[in-house]
Amino acid sequence: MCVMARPRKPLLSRERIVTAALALIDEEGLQALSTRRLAAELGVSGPSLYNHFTTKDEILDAAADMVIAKVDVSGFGPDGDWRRGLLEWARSYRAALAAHPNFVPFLAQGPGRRPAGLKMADAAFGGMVEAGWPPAQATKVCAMVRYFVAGSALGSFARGFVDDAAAYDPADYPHLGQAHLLAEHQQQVDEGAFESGLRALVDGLALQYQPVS
Amino acid sequence: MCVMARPRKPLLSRERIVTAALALIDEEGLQALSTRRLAAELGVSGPSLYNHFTTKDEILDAAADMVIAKVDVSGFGPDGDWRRGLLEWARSYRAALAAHPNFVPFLAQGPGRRPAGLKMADAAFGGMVEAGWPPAQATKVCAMVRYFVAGSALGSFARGFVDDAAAYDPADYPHLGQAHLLAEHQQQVDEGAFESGLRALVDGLALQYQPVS
DNA sequence: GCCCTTAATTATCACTGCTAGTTTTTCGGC
DNA sequence: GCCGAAAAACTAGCAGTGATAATTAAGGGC
Repeated sequence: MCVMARPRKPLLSRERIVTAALALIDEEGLQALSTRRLAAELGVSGPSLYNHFTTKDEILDAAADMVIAKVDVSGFGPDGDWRRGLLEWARSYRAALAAHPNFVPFLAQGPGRRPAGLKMADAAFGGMVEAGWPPAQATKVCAMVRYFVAGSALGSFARGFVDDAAAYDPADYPHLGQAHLLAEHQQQVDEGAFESGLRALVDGLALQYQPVS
Repeated sequence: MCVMARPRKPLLSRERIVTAALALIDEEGLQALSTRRLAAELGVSGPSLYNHFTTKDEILDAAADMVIAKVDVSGFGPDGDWRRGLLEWARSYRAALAAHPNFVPFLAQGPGRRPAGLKMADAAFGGMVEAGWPPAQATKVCAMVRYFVAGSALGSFARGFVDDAAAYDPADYPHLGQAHLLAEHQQQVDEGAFESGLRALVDGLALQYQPVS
């Protein structure tokens, strides 16, 4: 009878699946992304996804690569200005992750074999080496930028504190009297902390800079 | 018959549950922690846990508090040496998280209402304020330390790259020729990056320091 | 026209967090 | 000492999870 078999035009494509997955993660969180839920969002029944991806993780990997592909590494120009390269990379990197905060715990697990992640690492590491940083130091600098960016995007510092004055008994926490206000200024606090932390990091690195060539 | 009802001595306690949960997370990862699995590890059947905790998340919260309670904030002494306080806090904080890497994605989500987390925040923030940092700046400094520590503990930078030379085609990634060696030097790279990043951060912050009193 | 591949389906498996209801033991109040 | 309440274990079960198997129909290559 009218049993649904292969349709005239494919209902799904890798791209459609990945886009929908990212949207679902953004709107309802990582844990809301189940294969059935995602399939329903695409007007399709659960296991159909497995015709396009062999695993749910493969969908997440593809979505992660899409996010990382947006990071701009053009700041590492041929002029060898590593400070500018680092600053622009870090800001763009953070912006890309912060656009999908619910996805950061997954994104922060490293590039693995994802091409966009590797391309970004290649550009940043290469830019630092060409600016005169010894490779071992350049590796560490890339690592610390990732630490800082991932940490800042992973979870809002400000939203880590509950918005409830009663939670901060002055007898227990004498200095947290204003902590319940943090949530209101979440963006200011988090972006301000990132920006001045990044500047401090780069300023401090300048003191360690001993070019090799 | 011999149906198992309330035993002479309680088989479980909040502490036993939390300890076992943390051990299971350490050994097999966050996703291996299911209520049934944890219960089995404790020689008990699934729902028994709910006599001691109302939710799985509550177990995780308790485990998180246990981890954070180990962080040493005594570096913020009465002498007002904020650099020493910051350095010692950050190192101890990172050591506490890095001891349970599988648990970091959960730990990094902020203190919430967990007492140990709030106590740590209180000590660090209070220490900075008493050293002369304006409260708004002190907040941001605490935030950036958390970013850096959480990011560095969240996932090894070095292990983010697969240990397989074939994954790094020089045509695609001209500078990653040595990347497959990173995994071997994981600890060196990650700890070295943390330590020199922390020093850079503190050095850079010293340039921003404008005490109020 | 045949046939293999593709892309959808339904049914199902083992597992998840959690609730309900049952049973037995312990403990506090009189 | 007795009695009822609370505590702490159990089994059964629900809705939902990732994933597989088997089925079915459309499409493309020869």
